[in-house]
Amino acid sequence: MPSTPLRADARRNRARLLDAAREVFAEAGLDASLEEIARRAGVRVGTLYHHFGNRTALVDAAIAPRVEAWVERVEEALAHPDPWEGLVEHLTLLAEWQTADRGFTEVCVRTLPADSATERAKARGHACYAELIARAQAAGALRPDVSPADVGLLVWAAVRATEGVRALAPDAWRRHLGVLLDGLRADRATPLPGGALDPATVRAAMTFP
Amino acid sequence: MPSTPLRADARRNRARLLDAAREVFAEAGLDASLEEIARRAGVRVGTLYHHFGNRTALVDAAIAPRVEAWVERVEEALAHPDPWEGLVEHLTLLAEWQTADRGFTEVCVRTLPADSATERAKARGHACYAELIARAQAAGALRPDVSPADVGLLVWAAVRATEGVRALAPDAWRRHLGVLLDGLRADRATPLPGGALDPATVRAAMTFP
DNA sequence: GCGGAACTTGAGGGCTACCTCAAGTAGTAC
DNA sequence: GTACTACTTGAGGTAGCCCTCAAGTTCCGC
Repeated sequence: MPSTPLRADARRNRARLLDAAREVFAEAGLDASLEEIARRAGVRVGTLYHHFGNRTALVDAAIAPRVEAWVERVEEALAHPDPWEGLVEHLTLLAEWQTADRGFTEVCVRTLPADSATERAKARGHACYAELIARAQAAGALRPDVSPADVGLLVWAAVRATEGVRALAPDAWRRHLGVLLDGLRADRATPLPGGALDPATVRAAMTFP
Repeated sequence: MPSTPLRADARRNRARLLDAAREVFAEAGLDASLEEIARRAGVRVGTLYHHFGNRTALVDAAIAPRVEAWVERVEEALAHPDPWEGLVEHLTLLAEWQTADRGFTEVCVRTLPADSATERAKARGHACYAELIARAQAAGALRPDVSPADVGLLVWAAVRATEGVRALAPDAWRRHLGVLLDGLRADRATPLPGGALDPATVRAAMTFP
């Protein structure tokens, strides 16, 4: 894990490793083979470890920018004039991104070390996202008995569920999201059992290796 | 894979292997380590292979009875006087079982060889289950624009989504199922994008190794 | 209580993955 | 153009998994 300005070849290899990592994580998730990433970057695995030290560091470096891009989108969603529309558009975007990138999908429900760039970005995003939910509830559009974690997990579930049929029915997730959104509207709600999932529970449950 | 009447010790070991397999598959899914299963049965892995030949045969022998039990329950659900109530109770049961048994969960969305006991049971169950769905739709309770596969995947998704928080919030799946069921009710459903998932698509997408 | 078949074992070959490190290679600063 | 050293490599140790098979052990019918 060098810190002084990198040599030209090293800089090139580092960039290639990050590109390969993003590709492979997107296809195979965060537990994908590091050997495969090195292979795709045209480099030996020793080089990968020279740059990143361990899997977690590589995941963080590869995924953080993606999470940061997501944070920007949550912020934009908050600016939408209609609270319900803003929420729906954002959840759809989230599902779209998750469909296209398994690494991103997994990072949404797993926790990296607290001092990682990814987790710092997520913390910012979560604050906005909670506001997005609260705003839709305050407007009377979103049922009041769900937490941000509930909604997030539901979207994640719709994506996961349709993963298997993706090759044959690439837009199946849109249907499932449609059913969910109907279930989330305040004007159709029947009372839910138990209490809403709180962030602490969710966080405690989802820590990376 | 012997066929003549088994010797006493062999019968005992076979039973132990099946018990261990059910336990391990329930905890870790159908890709669990066969070495671990042999270990837990107090037997070497060679014995496991002597009895079952390969992983698929063991999965089939271990899981088929569970699927057959499920089929009985679908048949019972069809006898429920209220189509919607019958469906809801059955989906709840299905989710309960999936929560308790990861092997069962996976066998719901993966396909074993067509001549396996498991697949033969599933075929019977699916026929009843499709009728259960159709009946609820005919009664005007279930939205007409979802297929049996859609509903099955949605339930599966609710279970999967809450897997991570199970230790801390064991009943989280009930809330998610609640949201789904609200989304599945026919009254005030908003139209879904795309067409319903058909069984052929789902089957083609989900074939075991 | 013995012979032979049924069963189990232990060892092992092949694979993939993780991660390490001494030794060699090649940018870069001068 | 040389010398320094950051960087890369190749080889390798560990570990887990899959599955096979010859040799040894245990049951069971007679």
